[in-house]
Amino acid sequence: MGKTDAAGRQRNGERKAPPTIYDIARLTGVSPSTVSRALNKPGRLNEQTERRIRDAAAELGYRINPMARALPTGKTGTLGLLVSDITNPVYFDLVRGAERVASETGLTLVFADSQESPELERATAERLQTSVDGLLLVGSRLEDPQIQELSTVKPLVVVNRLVDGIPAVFPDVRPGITAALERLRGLGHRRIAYLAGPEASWMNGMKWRTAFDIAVGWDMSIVEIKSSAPTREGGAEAFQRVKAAGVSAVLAYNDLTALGLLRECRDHGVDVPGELGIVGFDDIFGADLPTPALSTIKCPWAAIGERSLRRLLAEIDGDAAEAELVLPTAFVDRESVAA
Amino acid sequence: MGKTDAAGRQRNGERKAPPTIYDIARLTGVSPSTVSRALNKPGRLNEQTERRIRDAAAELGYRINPMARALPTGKTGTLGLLVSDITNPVYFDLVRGAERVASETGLTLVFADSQESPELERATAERLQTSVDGLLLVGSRLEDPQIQELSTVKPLVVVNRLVDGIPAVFPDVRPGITAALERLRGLGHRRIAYLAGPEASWMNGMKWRTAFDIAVGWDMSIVEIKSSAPTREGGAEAFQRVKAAGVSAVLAYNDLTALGLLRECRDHGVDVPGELGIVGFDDIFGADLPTPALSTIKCPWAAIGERSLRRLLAEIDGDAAEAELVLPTAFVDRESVAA
DNA sequence: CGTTGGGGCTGGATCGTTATAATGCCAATC
DNA sequence: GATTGGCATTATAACGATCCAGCCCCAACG
Repeated sequence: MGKTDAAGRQRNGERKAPPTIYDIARLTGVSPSTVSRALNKPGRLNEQTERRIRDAAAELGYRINPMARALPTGKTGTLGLLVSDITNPVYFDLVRGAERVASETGLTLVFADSQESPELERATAERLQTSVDGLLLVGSRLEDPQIQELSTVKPLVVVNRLVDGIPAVFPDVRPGITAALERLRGLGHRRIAYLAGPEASWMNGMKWRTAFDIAVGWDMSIVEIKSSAPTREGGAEAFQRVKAAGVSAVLAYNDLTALGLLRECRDHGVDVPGELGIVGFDDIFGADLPTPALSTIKCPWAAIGERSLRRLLAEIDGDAAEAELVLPTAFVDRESVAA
Repeated sequence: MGKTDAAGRQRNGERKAPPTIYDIARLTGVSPSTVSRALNKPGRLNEQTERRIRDAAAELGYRINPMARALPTGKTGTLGLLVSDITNPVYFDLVRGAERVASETGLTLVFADSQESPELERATAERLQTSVDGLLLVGSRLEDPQIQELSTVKPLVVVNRLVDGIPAVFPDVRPGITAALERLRGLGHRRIAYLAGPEASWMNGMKWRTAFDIAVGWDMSIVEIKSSAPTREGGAEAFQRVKAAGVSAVLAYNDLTALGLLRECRDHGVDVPGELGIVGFDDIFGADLPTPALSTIKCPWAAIGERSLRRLLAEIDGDAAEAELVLPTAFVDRESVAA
């Protein structure tokens, strides 16, 4: 016999079938129903019998079959998390926060990525809904009615967005933007730009309106500059337009675009923060890496991930809960704005 | 009627039950079995009937219930991906690659995180196995026998690791390390250090042995320096030990530690690359951000993600395939090593 | 005109679990 | 000693799909 065979590996098809409640029933001499009761209605059974059943279950290494359970109950024990782009570092902390709550409550999380495409997002959401107890839609690019339609089939919570009648969790951008603009103003900036994100993004609109609102209130002028994508490439590509705008500082839709712009400035000999101040959004991994380190508006992503998952849980259980949950942002002053 | 109610949102409990094959059967006047056949054995049915059934299914907006299908078939249509730490940017591309293949083949991917804990990893793997057709174990911290044991219950492939009898996918670190050391040697470095990763990591051992092997062959001295964690903090924390080692260059276990060390050097006025050359591993998002930008050994993570998923698929289908798949690495020369 | 064959469809049985109604049993009550 | 109550347990019917062994009908054949 070869070494590989001796390793104890099972060849295809020889995998052992996992034990079922019938096996436990046979072993302990009770009926399958009793086993089911013993295992998930503790205390509603004779203590000894329950003990015996639990021991047998442990001995056989019994694991409940979630599929089989899902059929009669309709509960799958899994939640779906749909983001627009999995490779966006913003989602790290959000995912981690959601993951923590999920594993804490014994739920499984399924992730999916819509690649910034509304069609794909819809298709994926519908596909996921059949095998999930509820859905977390992060930064959805769908239209409001589509989201409302989705929510008629399974509970759903939107993150970074507000849709009529749907529970929502998102950051309150005002405190962060206020602090950032205050700082910029104190430094003497009077003409600034907002480097925009995707048109379909609700948060993009929110950030723009808030910044506009505050800037105007403080006698600063602010212009909107479009970008092709909310990525480093998108930021780099907007460089010429930023230069042409004749502003002394830029507030970017997110850190990715800010980082792209920052790099482009460096490559073209534009001094940051001397000639141009840059502030990003999110405080993603790596924002502190460049020289100058990126000043940015920090969103509590981990908390948002946790809270939105809990909110979804409440929605699934039909518990009363707030319609909207908004968590504050804060300005993190590093080196990309300065005197 | 209030605006919110008019929005069409269903209140709890009023969610519409999704249509089943029975509904389709009733609508078309055939039996449920026929519907089942029509929908997933195309061509084995009268063409008109099939057409009629498909139309009805479309009209009702029928989606197959994966749970119900999983019971008789034993196939869940989902795959599990278990990583040691979801927040590690290395996994971005890997996840993305795997995700692409999964959605391409209509499979769902479930992610989980073992937080660098072997116990948690085992528990999570066992939990996942009950609801998944196969498992991808990335950078597992388990012992070989444990992994072999897991593979007796469901198909499994390991990534970044080699276990007797288990299909594996991992990068071939030799070309990358060779190129990096060649560069270092050309620059005059003779005493270098390897800044180690977790002891339980197979890749860590692999990298160290390979670097040692090559260095010794080229008359360079190389020492191993431990680190507390494969993170930026771990790298920063090793700074003093690196200084004390009296080496002129460091090869780090991964970019995270390299980045941590690099930042610490900057903060302590140690000139990189002048006084100390640094090369990382992985080429993660952000490696090019600092000044000096990090030179690193690039691993084809996206390809590894794709290939390992395909390999798992082959394993599930019982198709013949290579036991090991190794993909080459390459040195990416940026600014953290130079004359 | 009866038999055969095959295509097209249907009738259960099944997967592993839960929910609900039913049963058996024993002690307490009249 | 028959009735009642209550508890522990069990039998049975779902849940939504798949699978396999038929069944029916019609055409072709002897």
